[in-house]
Amino acid sequence: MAAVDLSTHPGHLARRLQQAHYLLWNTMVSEEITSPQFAVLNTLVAEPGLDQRTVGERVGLDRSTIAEVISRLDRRGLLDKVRDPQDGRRSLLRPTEEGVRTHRRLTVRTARMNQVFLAPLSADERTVFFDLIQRVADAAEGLRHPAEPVAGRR
Amino acid sequence: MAAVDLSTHPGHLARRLQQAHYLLWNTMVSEEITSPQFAVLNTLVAEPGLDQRTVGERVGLDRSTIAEVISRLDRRGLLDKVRDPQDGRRSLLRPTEEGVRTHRRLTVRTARMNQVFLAPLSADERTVFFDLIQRVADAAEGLRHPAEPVAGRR
DNA sequence: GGAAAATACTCAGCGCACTGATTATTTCTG
DNA sequence: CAGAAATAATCAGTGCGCTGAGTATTTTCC
Repeated sequence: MAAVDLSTHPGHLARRLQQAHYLLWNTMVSEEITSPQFAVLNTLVAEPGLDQRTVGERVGLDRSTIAEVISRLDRRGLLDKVRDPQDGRRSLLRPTEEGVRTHRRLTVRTARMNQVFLAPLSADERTVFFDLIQRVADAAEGLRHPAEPVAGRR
Repeated sequence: MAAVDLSTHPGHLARRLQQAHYLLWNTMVSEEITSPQFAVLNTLVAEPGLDQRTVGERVGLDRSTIAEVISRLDRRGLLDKVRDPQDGRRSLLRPTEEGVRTHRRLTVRTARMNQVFLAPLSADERTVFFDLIQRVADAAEGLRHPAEPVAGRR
């Protein structure tokens, strides 16, 4: 008694959605490279030479998590990590040859997987699906980063 | 070059959504009890005496994860765990007094948090949001559990 | 130019999530 | 009834994700 219906709880649905995706990724894309690892690789293919913090910002991972993901990609030889000679605090990252190849290979599989994952939705529904999730996620992330310190704000 | 747009990747969006929710939960609901822990507690309030495996099935957690979540709730004294005298393999679970009180308290806060989380969406959009996510998640989970062994199937 | 503040990264610690292997118990079947 | 199969839980191992504390380096400002 007094229990709630979890199917109206967005957090619970988000978790289930993410788990379902995780499993599908594992069977259809790769057992080695994870989805967050692919996201990092993807960012570095687009913008080689980014520093670690910026990559984390791009893919939505905090400083600690991005460090671990990168160290795994580094260990597998998929990216190069060098100290910025201009600024000794930064690590500059770029994909290796193999990193680029891996990214290309997984891009194809990922597209296939997305088709299967989104199969239950019509084309119109997919658009709405992306839009709604993105708006909710953006708004919640906005609550976290209280708004960039704009001139004349305190 | 050749990089994809992650904002059209449902897995990436799902992860971001879940992370955003995690942060909001932490600030608005509880720093002690997590969302999965609340889900377990919620299930046990509704159906006290369930075994561990069934609870996991209800909330969508695999055998290993549910074991850890339950051991934490047990350690905090929020549930009782006893061996089923009828079937020595099973652990039967029920919330303690404090578990019920905690659940009641968090139910209120969770409702408030959901309001904030879903604030960017209109009432109609929320309905669609739930429906779309649920359909995608259900379908993907269905791929995993290849369909219950119905009579006359192989 | 040197102390203080800011920035990038690392480290320890906790919790969720999965797989594969192992153990204990029950059920099924010859 | 005994051996085999199924079931519930546990354990070891890997990876994502966060916070708080600590280190190194650069920038800011008196």
